Amino acid sequence: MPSSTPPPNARARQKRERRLALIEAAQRLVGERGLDDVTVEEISSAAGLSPRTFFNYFDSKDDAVLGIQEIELDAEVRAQFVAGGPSGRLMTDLETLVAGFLTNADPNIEQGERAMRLMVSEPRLVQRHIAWHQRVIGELEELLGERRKARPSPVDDDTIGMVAGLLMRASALAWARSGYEGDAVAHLPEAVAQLRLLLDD
Amino acid sequence: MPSSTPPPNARARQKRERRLALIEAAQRLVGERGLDDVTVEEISSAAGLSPRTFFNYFDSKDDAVLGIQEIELDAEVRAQFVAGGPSGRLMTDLETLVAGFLTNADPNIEQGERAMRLMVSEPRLVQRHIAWHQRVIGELEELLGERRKARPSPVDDDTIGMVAGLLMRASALAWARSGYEGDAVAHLPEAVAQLRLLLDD
DNA sequence: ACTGCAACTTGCACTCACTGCAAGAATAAT
DNA sequence: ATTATTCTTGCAGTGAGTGCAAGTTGCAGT
Repeated sequence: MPSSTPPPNARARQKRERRLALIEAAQRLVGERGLDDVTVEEISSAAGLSPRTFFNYFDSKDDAVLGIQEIELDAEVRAQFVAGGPSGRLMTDLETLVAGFLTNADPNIEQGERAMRLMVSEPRLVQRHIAWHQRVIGELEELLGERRKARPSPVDDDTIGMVAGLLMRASALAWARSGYEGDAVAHLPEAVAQLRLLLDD
Repeated sequence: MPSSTPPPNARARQKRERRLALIEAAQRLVGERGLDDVTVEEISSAAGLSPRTFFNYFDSKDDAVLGIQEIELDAEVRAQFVAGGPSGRLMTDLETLVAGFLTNADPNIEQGERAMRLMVSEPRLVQRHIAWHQRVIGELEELLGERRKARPSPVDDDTIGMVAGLLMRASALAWARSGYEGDAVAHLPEAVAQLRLLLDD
């Protein structure tokens, strides 16, 4: 996995280290004192950086606590989905795609777990987490437009996007309920099963 | 309907008028200039109020643009759901409950429509809108706990809550796609149908 | 090693959202 | 009429987030 391989480039390595240091400091301080009683100044100085630099790494304080970053979908998974695959059944392929997003989502599983825990005590973080899903769904909806050419569907993009977002969050919650066994993607099938169960009540 | 009945109380009437004036001003200015180029000071002075008073009415600028308010569920609908009804099938009853929320959601349909339109140009508002759904879902999850006693379900509260949120948003989007015919609740069955269609692909 | 280049950090000054508080005005209750 | 309540507002403050320009540091080509 690419996350355990430190980049040979000195610049990139430092960037990565500083990023992790900021997340670590943010999570620790917020865990101790609460989201509103920790300033960006404190977080950045705990990480040995200036407040101004903090905002070169994250758009907001909340983003740092969650360790939010841009995630890029695996090119192969992407191409396959656009072509109408891999199975040809939309719901199944959507599951594959969501799995693709989830695996690339979090390079550091410990920080991901701490982020999930902090969401329990700080509801604002949940909202930010969901908002971040929105960005992913934005990319997904582009793919849907392309896939439509290969394999049209009577379901509109909005619904598909919302279901994808629901599955991401449901997987994360199932992961938390399990006591953080394995990673979030391992609980995706469970999330799908729950959804089907409800719909077929 | 209670929304068209102005309260006899002078205080309450003024409160209502000022609230609507703030939403109206916020929506107009943001529509003209964009969310980040309008200040709270401008909105409140356009409504003839002080900036400080603005924050007595709304928690944030975004909330004013969306016209967000507390919504209370009809007591009868609530009691029926908790008792395990009205149909006894969870998904069906959930639909009834969501309909109950949607009908009480927006006292002013024109402002609701303008809010939906502004969400297209201002993605941040979408996030806030979804965040507001979260609060409703919070109340819903309390009801689920009680309903469980009368009628247990193998589906966990989180999934049910997320589906309820999805249905609210999907209804709103279907309403928008229809060119704002009727109200949002009229498009709830369509939203459910789309969801089922996807799951049964 | 020298040099020019690009990326990164930082300080500075600034805007503005949002809050607590306390005083004053308007309204309701008695 | 007077007392109590509720609402508005000004004031002073905190802190998030941004643009800019100057400095610093690693990188590439020669």
